[in-house]
Amino acid sequence: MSNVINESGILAISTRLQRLADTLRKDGQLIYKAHGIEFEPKWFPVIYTLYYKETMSVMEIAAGIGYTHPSTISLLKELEKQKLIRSRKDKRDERKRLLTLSEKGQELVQQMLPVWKRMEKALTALTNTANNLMAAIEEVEAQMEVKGFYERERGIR
Amino acid sequence: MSNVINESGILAISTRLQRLADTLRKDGQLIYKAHGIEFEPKWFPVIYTLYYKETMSVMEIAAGIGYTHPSTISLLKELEKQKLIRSRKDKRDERKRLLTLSEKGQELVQQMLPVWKRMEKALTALTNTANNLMAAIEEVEAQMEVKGFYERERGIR
DNA sequence: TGTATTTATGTAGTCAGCTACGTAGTTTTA
DNA sequence: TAAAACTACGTAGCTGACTACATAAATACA
Repeated sequence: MSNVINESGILAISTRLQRLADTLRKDGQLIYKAHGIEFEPKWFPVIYTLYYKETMSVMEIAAGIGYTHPSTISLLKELEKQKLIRSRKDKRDERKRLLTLSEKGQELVQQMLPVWKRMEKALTALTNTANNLMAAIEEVEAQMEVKGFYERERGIR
Repeated sequence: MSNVINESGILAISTRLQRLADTLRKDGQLIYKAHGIEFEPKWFPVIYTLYYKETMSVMEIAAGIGYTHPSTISLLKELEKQKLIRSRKDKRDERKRLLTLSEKGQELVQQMLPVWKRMEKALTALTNTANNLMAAIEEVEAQMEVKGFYERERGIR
């Protein structure tokens, strides 16, 4: 498809990563729609986290999903408008707001579990090539923890 | 770092791809700055393409870098404001606008070539793990050409 | 040759993340 | 125990991509 960029190799890697992420997210959207489920791919991290942890504060969720807290707050707002989650003040620390899945949220998760299984299978089939994408991501993240892109460039000869 | 999301595995892959892309792009920004070069990572695809192809129309560039034409146009606007590229009407087809690197653009590329080499080395070191990230991306893109995420999910049992 | 279609470009508005900054509780410490 | 520092949350506005729609030139065809 695209020519010069693919040939330019690794320098355009962030462009290619983003393109891939976009394509997968959009397909995810279509899949939920095809199953008649009103759900946005971007809600997944929060919903999934609350399903496993039950009750968490805003900052805990943000840390758990690896987003900044403002991004998390805007997701939480949407989810509350959809009545998928509920929030209340923490009695012991009035700064904190505690989030839980609502009844409707719980039901939605039950409805989605089999769909997630199917998506998992499809994604696994798609990405389980000679060089496994998930493994590659994890390896690169580990490498970056050791020494990031910036530091590595600085350190060249 | 983040816990539930990394454990949720492949379902959060688009989130993780995007995060990785973001981190690399931001480090790229810092690297240019550290070299005292006024250059944005997002300009790379256009500049690199024009460096190798000399003269191209808007649509040709868009296709070449794999972006939509509106995205490409807004990049071209920025680059023209920076006086890194020049544009003129195609005499033989008045719909087309032909883009080329300006003197300043040419000079900038010359200045950046050694930096790009260093970045390439750093990125290669970062990503050349057991499962090579660039190779994985290419393999997944190839798999998607055969059958996308959506079609695969639809086709399960 | 005029009309319909296609192609190239442009504009407006959306989206999913971000940073910067501000406020209000909580904890620490002099 | 009051001031300082820290933590949790919130708002505003940016960014870099997108889709949808509009317009004008070129081409095809009746």
